[in-house]
Amino acid sequence: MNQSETALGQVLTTVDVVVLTLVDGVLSVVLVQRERAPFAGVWALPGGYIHAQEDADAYASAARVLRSKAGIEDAYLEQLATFTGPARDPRGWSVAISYCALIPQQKLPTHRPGLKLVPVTATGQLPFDHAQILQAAVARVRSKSQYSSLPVHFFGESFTLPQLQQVYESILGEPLNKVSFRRKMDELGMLEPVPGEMQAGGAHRPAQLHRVRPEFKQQLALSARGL
Amino acid sequence: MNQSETALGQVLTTVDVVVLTLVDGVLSVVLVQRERAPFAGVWALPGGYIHAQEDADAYASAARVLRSKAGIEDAYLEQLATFTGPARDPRGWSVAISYCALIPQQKLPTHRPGLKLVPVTATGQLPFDHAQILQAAVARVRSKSQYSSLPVHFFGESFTLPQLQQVYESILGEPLNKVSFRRKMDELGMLEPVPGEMQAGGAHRPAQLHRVRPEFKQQLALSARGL
DNA sequence: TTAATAGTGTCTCTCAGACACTATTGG
DNA sequence: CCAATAGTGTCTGAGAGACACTATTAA
Repeated sequence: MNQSETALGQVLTTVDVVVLTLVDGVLSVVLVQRERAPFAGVWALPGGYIHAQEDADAYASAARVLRSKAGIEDAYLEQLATFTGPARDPRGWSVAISYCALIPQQKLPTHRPGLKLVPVTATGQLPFDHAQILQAAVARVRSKSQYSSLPVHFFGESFTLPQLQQVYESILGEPLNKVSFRRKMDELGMLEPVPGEMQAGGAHRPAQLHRVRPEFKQQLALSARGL
Repeated sequence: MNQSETALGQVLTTVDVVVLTLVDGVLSVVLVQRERAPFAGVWALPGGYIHAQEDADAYASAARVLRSKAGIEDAYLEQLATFTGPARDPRGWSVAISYCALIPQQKLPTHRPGLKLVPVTATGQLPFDHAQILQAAVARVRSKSQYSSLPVHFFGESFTLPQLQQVYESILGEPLNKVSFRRKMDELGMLEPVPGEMQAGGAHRPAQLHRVRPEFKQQLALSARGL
């Protein structure tokens, strides 16, 4: 091993985060306005350099980027994929470790300048290869929604089963059978009713509030192939 | 943007490849003996620095590492996950983009010094976080084998359905129903019979050889969540 | 009482697995 | 013919979806 050999491994190393949430049942992504070159002023996925001095790993980098560039705390975060090459960033050969974040809309900062929420199908042009990263994130969420309770992360502490079903239908883009849906959720065994109830709309029977069982809260992050 | 900001993104950037194959029905991994520090002489996953000057992307880096460190060409390669942090490599904060390769045993170089094939359950101690990377690769192959034809990459050009079923059973660790298995393979529509046949064992009816339909050969790499 | 949605019991149809049968080879 | 494995037709039980019914609220 020598200096020049060591230098071979030195490329730009960044994280990019696809923050997804539901706005009136529409899957939407958080974009931030870039403060610096390249693409200063352009709307893009929140991203930034890895800070080797302060980050425990790339997951921590992603969490820090979310906090500092978008004011988002406590999102569910999962590694997505890593995008690389000489062309994706004009500064040179780069590595972008991408993360996917799911968060309820209420947890997003309201009216933060330089932050906006747009439907994933209406982002317009995105810089770098962010369109590709976004596409991968949406595909991943759709895919995992078919066999896991991933979408519960779009909610806060509690939610009703009809609400949850609407979210699944919105993500998968097809209506679901009520009986089958509830049977599946029951089999997964991840949810439990909370004593309180829900009224909201009003002129009908209120729905039972549910929450994720504590023992499953972290397991969700580890399950399947998200790392 | 300034120089010190740029330097923040500069960490060690490597690729590690988990090469899996089947040896008499046992899922096994390729280890190579490290030539340099750290861990010189120790058996480890083939890995190396990204060479920004020559690699088109990290996938190309992985293919080059496979060729130069293990003499392996033409393996099926799929990005696995990226492992990061200050502790995994004694040289400092590092990023390891890991890839999973599936290859038939016949395509491996025979008797190459500094290369060995061991069952994934009997690797002994591995340097860096290679044990964790291996574990992720095995979990991924098991998981994808449940709903895709991924295991066809353990074969060369053609194979029989009984052979393929044995491989699935070996990977999943459970016997499969013959009728259901063949029905599933038929539904996936990825295989086609080749005019030739197979006799081998001999004293029984020969099995029809099959191959992957050309139009699915590359699609396999793109399907699902492998990037 | 009515309208509206929550939640459940049950029937049916589909599909995966079990079983048994036929097919084809070597000896 | 026999042994051994390849390959297929069919039955059955479990599970998903369709439907209809009950439950509970506001107006």
